[in-house]
Amino acid sequence: MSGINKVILVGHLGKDPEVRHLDGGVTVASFPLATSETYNKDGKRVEQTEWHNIVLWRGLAEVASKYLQKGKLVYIEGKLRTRSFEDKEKVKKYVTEIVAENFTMLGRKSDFEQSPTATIHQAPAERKIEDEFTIGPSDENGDLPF
Amino acid sequence: MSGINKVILVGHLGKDPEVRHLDGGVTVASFPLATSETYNKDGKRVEQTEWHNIVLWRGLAEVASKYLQKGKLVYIEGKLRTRSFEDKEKVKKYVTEIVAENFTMLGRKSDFEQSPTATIHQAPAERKIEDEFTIGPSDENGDLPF
Amino acid sequence: MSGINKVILVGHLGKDPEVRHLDGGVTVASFPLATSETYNKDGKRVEQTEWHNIVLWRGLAEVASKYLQKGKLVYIEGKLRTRSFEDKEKVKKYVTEIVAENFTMLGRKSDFEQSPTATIHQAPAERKIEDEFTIGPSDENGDLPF
Amino acid sequence: MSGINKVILVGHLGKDPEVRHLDGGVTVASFPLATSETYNKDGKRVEQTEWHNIVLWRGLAEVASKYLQKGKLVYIEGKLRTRSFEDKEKVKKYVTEIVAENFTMLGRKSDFEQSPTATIHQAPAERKIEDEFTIGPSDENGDLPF
DNA sequence: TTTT
DNA sequence: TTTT
Repeated sequence: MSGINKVILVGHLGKDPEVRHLDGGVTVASFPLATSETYNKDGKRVEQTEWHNIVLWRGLAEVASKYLQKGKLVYIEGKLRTRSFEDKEKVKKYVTEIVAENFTMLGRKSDFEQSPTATIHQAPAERKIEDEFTIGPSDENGDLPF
Repeated sequence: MSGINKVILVGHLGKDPEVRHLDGGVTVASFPLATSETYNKDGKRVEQTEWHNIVLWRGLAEVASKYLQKGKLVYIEGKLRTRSFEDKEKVKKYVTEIVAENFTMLGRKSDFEQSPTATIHQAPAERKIEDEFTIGPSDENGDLPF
Repeated sequence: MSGINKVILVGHLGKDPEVRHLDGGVTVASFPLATSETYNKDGKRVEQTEWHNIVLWRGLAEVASKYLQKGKLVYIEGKLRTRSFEDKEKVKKYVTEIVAENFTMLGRKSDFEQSPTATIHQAPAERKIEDEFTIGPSDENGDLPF
Repeated sequence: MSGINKVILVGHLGKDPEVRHLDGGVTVASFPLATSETYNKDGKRVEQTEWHNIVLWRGLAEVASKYLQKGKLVYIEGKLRTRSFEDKEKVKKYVTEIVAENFTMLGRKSDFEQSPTATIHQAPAERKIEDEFTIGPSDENGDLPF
């Protein structure tokens, strides 16, 4: 039976999206997203920031690379995926990413003046499971995509 | 400004919850949760399973250890948290976990015969950010909690 | 700027889906869904059930009518939509519905023996806003679809 | 068995929160929230706005009345509840509301300068089901709270 | 009108 | 390591 694997984030991009074109012409974009939480500790206001690795595929990657930039506030919906790779020293490592399924730009209108205002969805024909595509450090130079 | 960091999962426990009592009497429970996705690839039905590291604190940990077992179907709501630790060889590693905020047991009644049927929430006074508590491999014996 | 309008439900169908074919060949299905919450009141276990009006369009309606029946446990994701209509006495009324965007069958396998096990999504080309289609009492016979 | 009844909204307040104090000193706040969706229809950009009736109880109502105003952008999490009431003519009517469980203010920092930046949760002891409290038109003057 |  |  099927399960549910859903992530909902609202946060700011830590960097501009990094776009890559895989063999076969598939586009992948990725960027770090920060979600901050503020709480009181001994009467003081403390902020804790969590960083998330966001990955977008194909059309969604192209829209993201066009409209999202470092610092923008964005709503992202996607699913968790943990994948393994070998680093430069051939050590097996794991990274957990959020594979985006759709996103919506939030924040001041001026931030997105030439941009679409709708929620951007993963295009339909593109909704396959992406695991055949091995992106990441092991393919290229051992650096994390984030 | 605050962000949103929310995870929603429906899946089966891969193992019984593992319960630990930290110094100071704080209870932590953890277990792996599988969410399966089925899709068609070249006309064949393929199943892909994603494994998630679930962590529960205090009262929620105690309820989980009492009512959840390997194989059970459960709805879990929580937030993502990536933490670092050093493995036995002093190599810095990262693990992404879902810190549960509430859960609901799903599935056949017989699966939960002596159990409560309500959604179990993290008790209020317990809703602090848990980062002061360094659980995990480096503290104790080098094993991942998962 | 765009907003977010998302509903996540896990519950049981109160009736079999009711299927209608609109002019133009568009299929619409609808059914009531019950979500139950259990809580303690003065030491007694009390159950409170909320009923939701679920609406599905086109391909999603067809899949639902094929695989969902009264009593089944289902995960539904969709959006809220409130629409007005006139009842038999020409009184303007409002009804709030959940327009489903995808669903996943949960529960025992035997419940879904000949059914697909994947999450069912609204097909892509079908992802338009449905407000041109005025279904409901005023069109036909004054009965609520629920 | 318990179900799930969850709503996630990001939108703008249509009015300032309206605060009421029930007998017994319980505070209730309510306001309309707009979520907009933009889509293409025959090559033209069309915006469709959905209005939601938000209700907040006790401490959450008090925080909302203090920090939220007409026009602000807010993330709201809650559950659906449909209740009936009699209007001035003693006609039974239904209204579906979102009972907020927590909210987070989004948007420009200047919008919330003297405000907390954390997600505001329904305080724990307050997490009861609210159906003993009959708020709404029938109690007072026949007007919808929205 | 569901389910436990 | 789950489940169907």
